[in-house]
Amino acid sequence: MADDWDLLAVVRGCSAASSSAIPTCCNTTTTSSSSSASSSFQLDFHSQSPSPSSSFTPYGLEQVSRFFCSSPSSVAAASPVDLARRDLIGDKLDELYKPFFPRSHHSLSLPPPPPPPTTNASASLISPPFPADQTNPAPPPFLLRNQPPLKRPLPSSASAPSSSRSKRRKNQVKKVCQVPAEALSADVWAWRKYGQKPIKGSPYPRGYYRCSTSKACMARKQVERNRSDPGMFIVTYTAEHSHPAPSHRNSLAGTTRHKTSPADESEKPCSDVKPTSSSPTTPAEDDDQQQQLLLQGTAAAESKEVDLEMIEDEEDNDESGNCGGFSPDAPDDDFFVGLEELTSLAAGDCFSVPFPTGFGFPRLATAGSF
DNA sequence: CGGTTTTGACCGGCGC
DNA sequence: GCGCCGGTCAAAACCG
Repeated sequence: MADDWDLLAVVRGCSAASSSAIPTCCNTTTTSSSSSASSSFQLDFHSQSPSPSSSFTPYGLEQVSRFFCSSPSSVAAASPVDLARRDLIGDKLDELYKPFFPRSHHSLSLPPPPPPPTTNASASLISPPFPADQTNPAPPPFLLRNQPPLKRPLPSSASAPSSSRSKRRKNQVKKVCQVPAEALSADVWAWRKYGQKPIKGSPYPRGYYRCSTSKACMARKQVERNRSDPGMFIVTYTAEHSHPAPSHRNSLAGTTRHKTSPADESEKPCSDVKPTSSSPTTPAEDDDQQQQLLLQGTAAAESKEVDLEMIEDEEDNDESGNCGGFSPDAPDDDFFVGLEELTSLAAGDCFSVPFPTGFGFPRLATAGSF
């Protein structure tokens, strides 16, 4: 089944469906199992078995490019300029904004996914990609686990941590988006990769990232290359940031690794590739670049492309209320200022040109210090 | 020095 | 109950 991942088909389907108007965006998936994300949207795409709550948003490269080139400034939220722009650009763009910058709209009209048969209806709540507010639902499970300097809780002795983890896995809502590599580079959030795994059925590994701005932030995302369209990446967002978008990075240390690395593999088929073949200098520079993009800016996708949806559990119900409104003070100034600059950059073809591998495209939000 | 990436191992959920 | 698989942890290495 995994082999049937026909994202291409999916993409096509979505594209067709959204030829006139960009799909509202990502897909909201209730994670009932670790692998549900992939399988669910797959199903959805094929329209064969109505998946509980999946929708997929294949952002065309052009669309994204256009978006980034013109929308950032308007993101600043319903400013006059914004409105003017919209007039010029039209509904189409407007549609684009929604998913990326719900804030400027508020009236997110994501098609409410059908209530997941499995569980909480809260799963379909929509939350903005930006920091919702300080109300952090629950203590990050992983933090709990990390607290003890102990290496790993031994099987039988650690029951508390495990429970939190399981809770986290269950009934989580994920948002799945498909974005071009370029889009991945534009990200206001700082992500730290905490894992990578080969995914069955996909030649490309999946990278696991978590927000590095705040340890308490549960925002996570998974980035995986589209098997059918290597130029596109499937980004899955889970949970939401519990803090404002960083105006600048805390540190660049370790952010750019030229040293080859298995990381490269995340872009190149790995599972089927000999593990060791991770030759330092990957023939596929392109992949390398994209890898960099991923590592450095995946969040862009998140904050812009995705109207991230987070829903963890019941608690979210509350939060989602807030999220929907997206706290006004959240990211803000710095963030939007950065976007403004980004706009300029974008106008200059910033997005149409792949960044060199070594080019540590800092969080775009950082544009200020860019 | 502080933060990130890499990577193997562990853990839990799910299907059979 | 067992095995598979995805998600996460954490030590080591690395980078600016």
